[in-house]
Amino acid sequence: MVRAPCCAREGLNRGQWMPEEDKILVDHIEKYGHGNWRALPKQAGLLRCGKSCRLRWVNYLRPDIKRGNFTKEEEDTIIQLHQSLGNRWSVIAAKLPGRTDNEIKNVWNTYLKKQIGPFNTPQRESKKNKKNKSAASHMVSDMPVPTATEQQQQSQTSDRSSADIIEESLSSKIVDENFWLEAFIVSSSASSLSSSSMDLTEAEIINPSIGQQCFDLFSSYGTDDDDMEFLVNFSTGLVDLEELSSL
DNA sequence: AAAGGTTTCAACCGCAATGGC
DNA sequence: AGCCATTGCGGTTGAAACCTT
Repeated sequence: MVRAPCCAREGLNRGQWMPEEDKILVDHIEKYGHGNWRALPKQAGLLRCGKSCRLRWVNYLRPDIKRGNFTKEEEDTIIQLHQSLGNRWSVIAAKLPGRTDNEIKNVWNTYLKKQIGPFNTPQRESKKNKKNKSAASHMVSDMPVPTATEQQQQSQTSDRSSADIIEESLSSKIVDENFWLEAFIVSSSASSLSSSSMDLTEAEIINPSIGQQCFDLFSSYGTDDDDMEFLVNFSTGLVDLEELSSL
C-alpha cells in the first residue's frame, strides 16, 4: 500500500500563501523554532502540511534571504558551479548566501541555461526524463546555425576548449550520449576552421544526419581510453570523416 | 483594447536519504 | 536488520505577469 501524499489530507490549504498564514508561521518559528515540521502546522494553528510550511519558510520567509535580482558575480558563480556540480542546487545554494536552491534552479532554467548555450555539463537524469528522452538528433537539429562570425568567435574560444572540454569530461568520467554528441559538435566546428585535414563544410557541421551518424559511430565505438585519444585526434583534425566512416 | 502567446517563479510532487526505534 | 516516519532534494506544474500582435 502506497502512503498518501502528506497534503492529501482533507481540509488543508494549498496553493498561494496568504499574508496571515505567513505571519502565523513566522511568529511560531521565531517563538519555538521548527524542530518538527510535521507537527508544526498543528502547533501553530495552520491549515497546511508540514512540507508546505518548510518550503515556505526555506524559500521565502527565512530572514536571511536576499531579495532582488542576481548580480553578475552570482550568475557567474552559478554557471561555474553548475559546470562542476550539475543540477545539485542545494550544494550550489550553499555557496551563495541568501539564495535558495529553488531560486537558483529557476534562474538557471529561465535564462542562465540559454546564456551559456548547448555545451553545458550533462545533467543528472531523472527517471521520468529517461522515459521521455528524445533522440540525440533533436539536439543537433535544435542547434542554432552559427554565422561565420559566430563560428570564428567560437573557434577562438573553442580552440582552447575542444580538446580541453573533451579531456575534462573524460577525467570526470562523464561519458554519455550527450557528451559524445557535444564533443562531435565542438570538435567539428573547431577543426573545420583550424585544420585543413578536416574537410567539412559549414553545412555539414550542422547537418543533423551527419551529427547522428557520427554519434552512432562513436556510441558503437565504445568509451575506453583509446577512444578518448581517437576523439581528441578527431577534434584536432588528425582524423577525418572518411576514416571515421570506415570504422 | 483585447486576445493569444510566452515567461517567470512559487508551490507541489515523488523519490531517496536519514534517523529512530 | 528491518521497518517506518520524517526531511531534503530536484523535477515539474500552473497561475500570474508580461509581451506581442
